[in-house]
Amino acid sequence: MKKARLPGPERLHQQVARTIGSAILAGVHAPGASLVGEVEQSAAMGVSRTAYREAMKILAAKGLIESRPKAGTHVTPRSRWALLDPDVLAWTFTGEPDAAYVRDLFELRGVIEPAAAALAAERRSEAQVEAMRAALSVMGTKGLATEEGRQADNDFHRLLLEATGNAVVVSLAGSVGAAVQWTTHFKQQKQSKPRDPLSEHLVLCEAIADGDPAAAHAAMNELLRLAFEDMA
Amino acid sequence: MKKARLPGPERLHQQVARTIGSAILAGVHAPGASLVGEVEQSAAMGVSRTAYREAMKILAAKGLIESRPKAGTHVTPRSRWALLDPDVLAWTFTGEPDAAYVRDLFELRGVIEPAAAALAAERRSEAQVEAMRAALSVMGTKGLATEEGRQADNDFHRLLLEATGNAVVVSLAGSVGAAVQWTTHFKQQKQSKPRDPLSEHLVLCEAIADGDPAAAHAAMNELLRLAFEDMA
DNA sequence: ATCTTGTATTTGTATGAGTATAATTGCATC
DNA sequence: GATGCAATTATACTCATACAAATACAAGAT
Repeated sequence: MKKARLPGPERLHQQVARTIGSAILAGVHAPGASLVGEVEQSAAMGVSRTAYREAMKILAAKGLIESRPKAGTHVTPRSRWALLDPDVLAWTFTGEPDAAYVRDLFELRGVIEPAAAALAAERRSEAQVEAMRAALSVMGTKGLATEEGRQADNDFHRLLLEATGNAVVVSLAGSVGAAVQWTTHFKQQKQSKPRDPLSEHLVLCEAIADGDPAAAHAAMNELLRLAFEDMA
Repeated sequence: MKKARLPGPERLHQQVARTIGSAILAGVHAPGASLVGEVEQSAAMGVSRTAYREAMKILAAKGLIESRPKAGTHVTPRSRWALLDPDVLAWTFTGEPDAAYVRDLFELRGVIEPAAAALAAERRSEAQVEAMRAALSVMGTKGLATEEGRQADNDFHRLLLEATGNAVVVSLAGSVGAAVQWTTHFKQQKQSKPRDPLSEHLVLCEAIADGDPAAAHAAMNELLRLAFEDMA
């Protein structure tokens, strides 16, 4: 078996970016707040200016901060933050995720994914339909309790997105899906009734196989509604 | 009046990031391609290793590349790229934008913005309705030929998004809108018939004022359809 | 064959010096 | 008194160099 190839330990500049990024997202540093003074800030964290500055570049690239000579470094208004960036999402969920934010996320998912299902119904190839059916088959036999089953679930959704033929939708829905998984991961501890979501998936898959956009749209809506019910 | 506060000249690490980022998006460096050798690469561009590394951190933050000791720096598969990041968008449109990409972008816009209009119809406050009407009033009197008129147009769309009360949608639709403006900016040179889009805007605005989500959805769809027709 | 161990290569971190930018201040002018 | 202009100065930016850490790869042992 091939080695797992997991990325090694977090680099120092990544640690710094995560620490400060999390603080910003948690509201410790509100928009407009000042992080002036590279030397002091880096010294306070016990890291070199190099590592600190590289962390700042990461945060700036994600729109969280802005730096200018003489003016210093400041937290940007929330509207500029890349809220769907994978790292930003992870940092958001290191603290208590804002309830309003989670609601917004599910709302967006409710817009994107049904539309994606409709697109997939229009454009999917036969090979893609077969691959999706195969994934559901695995999901059915193994169940969601096993790692293999969950992998098959992921595969199904990834295949569906790829079938849209829209690279932007793939990128976006991927982020949203990851975000939703973060949220469910939190709530999953309290959850004790593993209702089997296979039937909704089958309905959705067949709607896409039939090339019926409206049915696919409705089926995905239903799937999301049931998933949301399971959480609440 | 407050000073314009335009960001000064591009910093060196930003220049490097833009150069290499554009090259990646243009396909010069395909996914999997190797940018191994910080010292050689930075020397080849005539910049210090510091500036080069900070540029790499920016590109990595946007998902374009990945670095590991000994393995080197490589371009990541396209599915990981933050295609809706403002900088990535700008870099995309420095070269000839891929036709398929533009199509995907408009498709996504056609999904997001009508949904946003529907949400706005449900949640807008009276003050927001007034502000939107005021913007359309300015847009009507000044026309889209003037800077003031275009600013009012932007204000209207921004107000609409804010009225959704969904921070994620605001962030996302903002990116998509910016992207679409990039594309139109290109084609605007050939365009000689400045059809006045005011009437569609008024219909949309009143649907939102009435609190009618379905009507708002339809009105936005119509607005986008007409805008698209103007381009083609 | 499989595992361990070493080694070389590449990125990561640290430090100190010097440069460039722009907010601020003070001054002159209207 | 307000406005425009020049000097000041705080801050981030760039550079050069040295060293540390990680890890892919190969050689050797089991």
